[in-house]
Amino acid sequence: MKKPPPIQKARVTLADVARAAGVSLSTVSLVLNDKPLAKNLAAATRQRIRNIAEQLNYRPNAAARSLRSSRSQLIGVMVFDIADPYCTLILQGIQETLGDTALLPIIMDAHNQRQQFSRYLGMAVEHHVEGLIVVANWLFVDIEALRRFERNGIPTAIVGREFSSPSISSVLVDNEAGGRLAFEHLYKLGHTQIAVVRGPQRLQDSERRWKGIEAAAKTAGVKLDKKLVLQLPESADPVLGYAGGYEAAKRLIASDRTFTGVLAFDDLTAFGVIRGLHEAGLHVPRDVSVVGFDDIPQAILTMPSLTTVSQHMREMGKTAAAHVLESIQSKTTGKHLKSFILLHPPTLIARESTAKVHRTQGRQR
Amino acid sequence: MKKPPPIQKARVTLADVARAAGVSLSTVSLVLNDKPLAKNLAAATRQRIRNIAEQLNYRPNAAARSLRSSRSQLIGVMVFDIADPYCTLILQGIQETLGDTALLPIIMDAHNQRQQFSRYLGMAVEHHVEGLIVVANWLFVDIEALRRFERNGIPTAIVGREFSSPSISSVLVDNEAGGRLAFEHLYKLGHTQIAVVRGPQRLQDSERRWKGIEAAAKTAGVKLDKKLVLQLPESADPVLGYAGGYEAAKRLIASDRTFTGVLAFDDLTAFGVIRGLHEAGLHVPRDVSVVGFDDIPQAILTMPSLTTVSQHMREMGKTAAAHVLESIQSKTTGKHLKSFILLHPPTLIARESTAKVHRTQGRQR
DNA sequence: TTGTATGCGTTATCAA
DNA sequence: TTGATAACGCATACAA
Repeated sequence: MKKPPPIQKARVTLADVARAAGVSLSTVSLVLNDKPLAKNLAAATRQRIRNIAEQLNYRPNAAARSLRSSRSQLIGVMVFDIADPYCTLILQGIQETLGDTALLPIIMDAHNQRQQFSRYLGMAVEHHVEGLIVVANWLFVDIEALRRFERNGIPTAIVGREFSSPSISSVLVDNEAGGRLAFEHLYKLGHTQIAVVRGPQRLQDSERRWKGIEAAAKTAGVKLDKKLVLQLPESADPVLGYAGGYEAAKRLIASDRTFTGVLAFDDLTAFGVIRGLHEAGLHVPRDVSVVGFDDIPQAILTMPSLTTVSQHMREMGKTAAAHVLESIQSKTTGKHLKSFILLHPPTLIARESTAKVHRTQGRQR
Repeated sequence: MKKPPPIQKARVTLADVARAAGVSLSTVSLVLNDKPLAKNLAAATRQRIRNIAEQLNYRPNAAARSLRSSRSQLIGVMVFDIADPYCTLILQGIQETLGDTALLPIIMDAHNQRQQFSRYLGMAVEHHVEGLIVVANWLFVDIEALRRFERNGIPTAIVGREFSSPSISSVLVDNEAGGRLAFEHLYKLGHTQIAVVRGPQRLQDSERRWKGIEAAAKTAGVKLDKKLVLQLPESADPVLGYAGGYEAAKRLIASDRTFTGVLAFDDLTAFGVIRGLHEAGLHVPRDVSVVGFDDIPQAILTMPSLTTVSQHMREMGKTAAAHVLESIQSKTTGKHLKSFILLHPPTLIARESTAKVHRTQGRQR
């Protein structure tokens, strides 16, 4: 008794192409991979093989290729929250660089949970990703798990956080410069009574930005009123910055101090601050100027549009991806790339939420 | 002359574990995969094998597994634009469902380009994804490419677009119901002079929402003024809805018609409309009420916060993922799932951008 | 210039 | 109850 024929025609393989072309398996492999050895073949044969492969709709099996050549053509991209615009801009930068490579980026959303981070990292290992990019400003980075990667010699870059390691590179904004830019912008507009809403303590970013603000204030000879320096609550959720900013504004208003400008930790915080001020009858920027940080896409969509310090996320993504790409390629050529920490220079983007201070402002309230 | 020892210890394999445990390769495989046959082994042996695997930090090689078992543990997720909040919410829903599976979602950003779409789809085929989810409301879906998937029998679901096929399921919002909800909301607030900013013609969504609005207007006995019905320009970029809404507001104001409410195609359009009105000295919602569509996260962050029709994107993502998941599992059990088109019921979320019409409103301008 | 043979790490079948 | 062994599809060293 014979077996029935297969209902569904199985996937076409190299062997199928070879048979159809009347050549051997290895010849087809040579041609389709553009190996130097293929040069020796008659041009006509090469073309014929290509045509047949096309006609049969042949697709190499990535698993087989990966197994044999130990090149998975996969590159892991871990983000702390896929819904965060900060992340998605970096992602776009990464994809732009990886766009015309044969590398397929595997985007994994850790959702700010350590457990998910480790779980996905494990999966990335199983799939033998050739490189890893971690977008991690809010994320609790699982150092131990990353060390495993390091041991495996998988090129890795981190965006948004400094991570000192001989083999892992970091790309992040120069937070201190950003803090300075933000302060100087307000100062140039005549503001001296400036409130600051700092970020959560555990974020490296927070301390650095504050350092920049302090330094710039000192240079300008402005004394920052401690009562006007608040801090967002600790939280693993970036979106809570909005609520935090709102609360901060309420507290600032409740204090007996006068202020004409606010430096917010990030854009979301700034939006919260603006709403809080607005509800108290204070108009932005007429009564109070507000500066954000990041330049997320909606900074341009709100009313007023937001003056902010741009991190150029897309560029940072491109840089990180390019580095990982190079490292992967350098594995073939043999030379070793050194890891680095790159501080990306920020830019101040002046929009509608800041304005010149006027004489009556800040006197009474 | 002996070869030097390998600098880097190679990846630990099943064979390594077997050797260390003093059992055969297949025994280890049985145990680690929890196969029924493993039940026959002494519990102690099983535990010992597990411990050793753990100790050696053994990770199965996904490529080898995929090659042998033709199960890649990969599921492709194609989105039209990773930076679009509409997408990211759906993604979160998908991940929520896939979260505790062994399936690794491969997120691919087509960036609204047909070419990228096809390219990524090809890569997905090469990597033998077990299922595919396409998030596609703006995207030009490459029908032909999807047909290939269909032929390969890979379970597929589309979110945000209707796609009739015997084997591909669709999950999308009930646009017509949404249009009705939006109109009825304004009508209940006393508005009868209502402007409509329709979406690009080529989007299915646009026509359906308009149908819903028309139907609801008819039921209410309201005649919609054709001069107050505008349309966004054709475009492949959702973010341009903002500019489009802004222009639309200008044109509405330039017309000689009076209106007290605007139904915008989506939230971004609504934001643009609000800005346009604002610049013309019209206050939202005091002078004009504006309704959006989608309920993207920033709808709650703006001033005024946006009244909108919620699509419940997260839920739709969960539904689509669950369906693909079931289809994949049903391949093992043998039974075949029927494809379906699911219209998700929308909800109206009333916020600050709409208010009751008052007597003096809409009379003069 | 083209073909043959081997092995990558698994899973699964069969034999013991 | 456990152990050999044969594929899976591809790349490549080597043979012809």
